Amino acid sequence: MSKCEQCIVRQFNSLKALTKDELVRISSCKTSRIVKKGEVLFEEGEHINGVFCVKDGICKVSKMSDNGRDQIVHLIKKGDLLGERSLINDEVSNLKAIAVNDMQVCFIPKEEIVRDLEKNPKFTMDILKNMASSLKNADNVIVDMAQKTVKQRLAATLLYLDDKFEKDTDGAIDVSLSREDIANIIGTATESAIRLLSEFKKKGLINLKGKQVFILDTQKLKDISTGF
Amino acid sequence: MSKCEQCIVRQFNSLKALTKDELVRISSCKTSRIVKKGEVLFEEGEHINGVFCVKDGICKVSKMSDNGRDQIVHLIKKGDLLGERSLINDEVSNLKAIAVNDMQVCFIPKEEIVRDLEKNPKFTMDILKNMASSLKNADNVIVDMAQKTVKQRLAATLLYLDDKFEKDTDGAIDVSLSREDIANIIGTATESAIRLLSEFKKKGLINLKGKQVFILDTQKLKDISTGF
DNA sequence: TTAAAAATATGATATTTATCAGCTTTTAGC
DNA sequence: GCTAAAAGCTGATAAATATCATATTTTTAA
Repeated sequence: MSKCEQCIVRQFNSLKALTKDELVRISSCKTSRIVKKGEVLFEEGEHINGVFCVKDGICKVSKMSDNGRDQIVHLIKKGDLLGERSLINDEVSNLKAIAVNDMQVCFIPKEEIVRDLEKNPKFTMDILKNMASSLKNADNVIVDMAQKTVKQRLAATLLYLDDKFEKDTDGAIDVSLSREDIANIIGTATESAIRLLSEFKKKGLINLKGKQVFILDTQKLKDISTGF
Repeated sequence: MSKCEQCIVRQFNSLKALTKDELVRISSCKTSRIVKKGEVLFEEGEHINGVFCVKDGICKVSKMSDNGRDQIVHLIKKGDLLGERSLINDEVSNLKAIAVNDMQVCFIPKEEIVRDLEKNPKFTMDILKNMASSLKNADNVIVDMAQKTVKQRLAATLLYLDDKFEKDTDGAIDVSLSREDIANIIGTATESAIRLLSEFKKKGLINLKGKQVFILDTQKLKDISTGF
């Protein structure tokens, strides 16, 4: 099994704040796992009992709303940690995580993370900073959800995806979301998302080939998303 | 000036994790302030440079959306801290805070809080736990904003207010929000909020006397908010 | 390879919500 | 107490969005 202290991925998350010794210890008790596209990492209400470090792949993190529709609240990619919040609160997960494509993840048991939280203030502080940043971001999403139209939210989401993910060899955003996934990010009916995507395509703002999405006019999308 | 180590209010927030000595030190450098109804505690983009501890009163924390409407993302009351996030991120505030009624707040300069964060792991951990809890809550709000109708959100908001705030001597929720404020919490037009409030009143779910809101049928409101 | 299932697409319609206009009531300042 | 301004209210209408229906395309699995 690969060693955490040699893993590049940890540079992208709070594990970078751990010392060599701590990494060696974590490395020895972590487990690695392949998660196939569509497989569930964890369910709402499940005790996660640890933290996932994503070595490769993408997953969607969602919550079922009262009306029975899934709302995607995060997209997690290579280098991201997953599950810190439930761990810190000592609660079952509020959210469900499903792989969007094949993933490679490492799982670090709770006790190991807790030990580092207690012993390494730098690590704790880094987690805290990340959480503060996530919280700021969440506030912004709340404002967008509350105040923007579906069209504005779609434009904003396309820009977000364009910014967050790499391009594939064709130049499309390298995350293969279904139309339903996209609708579940912006919080609308699948048909509405499809309709607006077609409209954007017709206007030359994007191009669509199956699940591939190509951003053609960033500025115009920005204008739409800000209501200009 | 009153002393932090004798202040009951700190029991309700992370300051409870500080030692007596730390409290005495904080007490000696904090400033107290009366903030009148309608006054601004801080603006979007302002360097807060510290943390507010609310001794009394309520304030609304909002963000201006691109389309020019204010979205209220938090209501802060007696015992709450305000401004930790900007402090931890070392960023200007993302949000604006305005007093809903007359407030009494203490202001603790940034350096003092940072010193405690560095020296007192219990304090840091308590802040971290609070932040994790806020983040979970924010995710839930995102789902509600994205998936619930305005009517569902109004019902949920009324229940939230009923839960969070005390009752006044008449039995109304003890926070005096304008119709516009309520609309800015649920993210809708003021007229829509007014219309739905009237509808709820007509149906006997609530009663309204000026800004006073009386919850009459909690169960029915719960049913509405969950789409039952 | 092919049939069945799932995803995508589009039109028609219903529902929800925003906007605009005008009116009444309440509040704040003199 | 009076007056202007703000807040609250209601109706009419327009715009946004959801829902339902159905057709087409793509994917999956036997």
